[in-house]
Amino acid sequence: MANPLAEPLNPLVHEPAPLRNKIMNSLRRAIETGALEPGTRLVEKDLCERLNVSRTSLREALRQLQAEGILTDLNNRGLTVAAVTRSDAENIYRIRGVLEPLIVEQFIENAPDDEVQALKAQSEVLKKAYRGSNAEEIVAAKRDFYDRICTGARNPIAFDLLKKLTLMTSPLRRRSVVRPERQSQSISEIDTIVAAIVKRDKAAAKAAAEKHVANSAISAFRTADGV
Amino acid sequence: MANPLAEPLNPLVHEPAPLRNKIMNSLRRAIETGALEPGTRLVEKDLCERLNVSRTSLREALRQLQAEGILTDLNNRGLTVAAVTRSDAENIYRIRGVLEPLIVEQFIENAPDDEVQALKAQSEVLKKAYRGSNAEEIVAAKRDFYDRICTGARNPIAFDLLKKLTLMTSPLRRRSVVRPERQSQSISEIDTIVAAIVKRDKAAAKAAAEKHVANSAISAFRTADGV
DNA sequence: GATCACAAGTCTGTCATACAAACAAACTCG
DNA sequence: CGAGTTTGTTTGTATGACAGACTTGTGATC
Repeated sequence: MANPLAEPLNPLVHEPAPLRNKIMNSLRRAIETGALEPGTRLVEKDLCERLNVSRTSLREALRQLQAEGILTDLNNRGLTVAAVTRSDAENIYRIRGVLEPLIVEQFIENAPDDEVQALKAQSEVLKKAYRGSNAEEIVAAKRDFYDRICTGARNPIAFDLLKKLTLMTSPLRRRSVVRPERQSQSISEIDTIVAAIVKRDKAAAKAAAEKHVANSAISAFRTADGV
Repeated sequence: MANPLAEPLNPLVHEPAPLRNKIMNSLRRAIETGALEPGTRLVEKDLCERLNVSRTSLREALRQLQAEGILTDLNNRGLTVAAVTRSDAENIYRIRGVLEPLIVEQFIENAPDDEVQALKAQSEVLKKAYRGSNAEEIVAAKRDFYDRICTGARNPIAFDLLKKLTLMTSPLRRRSVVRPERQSQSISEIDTIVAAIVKRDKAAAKAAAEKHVANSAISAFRTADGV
């Protein structure tokens, strides 16, 4: 490196990204994408070999994921990918149903106009993704949209919680996004939220956000129930 | 618990309580009580000696506490007890302001009558504690009260989140509980919540819970601001 | 005397290894 | 066929080692 022209004026934090973080990201991703299905037992030696890391580092990463709730502890028999029960999922959607309106409210309180405009622009991107393209792009655009709202809300703690909660239900959600009738519904819901945000109408935005979560839940459960 | 005799026949799970869990509890307690103040650097070798454990186990416990957010990571310089900023604390209270009403709502939905009665009884204990006794007992009674509501709500995930959030602000709260004017206020707020729960009046209970959180926040910040 | 450079010490990040205890599966013997 | 025993696997814990990052103290230079 040491070439100042490569990265013009970045912070250059020299982030070494400890190995355990890479491990965590790798496992998280695997769970998110379904490569590791709920219930899968995580055997340390296997993972060490597959990831080519030492048991020490692996175990530290596992402890961290365990604390995040996406891995559960069989009594003395190691860890498995958390299998979210129906009741758990319902509870998670209940929580999101109050957290996301809060985030939206705080976005309206704290985000300057240019962020509002950027959000609106991103919502257009998301809409296009919903219409035209594959699941990958939808997920990416949706994540970006969420990120904007959450960072604009200036509540990193709630952001963090939401990320963990949505990750927990990723097995459910992975299936429900692709349902076409949900897509058009989702588009209009997001439009409603954004419109309310642009007007800085807290009550309307919160109501729309809550409804959006509720409908996501319905759709996810309908998919899960095999309808 | 309707039948006190049901207790003696517990599963007796023979919980070995891995060392790292004991370490976590010990550290959590130390943070909760203020023995470890925010900003304190946690040096692994020191802690190993003080707790008489190996670095391996200690580090796993630290990773878990880090994931819970009560320890923060200085870039390459180890961990410190998280110093909750003013803004963080405000955000935490905002989150609690939506989570606790949710819990109360779910308690009303899911708790059978005997749990409602038990909750009411515990609220009396709490009131007595507020009036008569030392801070220790108040905290214990309050924790018990909270536990009953949260378990009655059948939402262990929200329970977990709340525990972590309140732990994060424990430095603030440790001071504000003892303020006498807050005590009488708190008593009447809890009375209101319990009364609404007994009537199974969701709207009233949620409003009371939200107000309770808001007032706790005000009191905590007033204390923190040195008024 | 101030500053810069370098050296020593400290602490974390990572690894390899080892062994006890818990558990599961296979196996043996009645 | 069934009960107890053996064996292998996996986690829990400890120890020792070493590289790299950061801190601090020291000395050389101007």
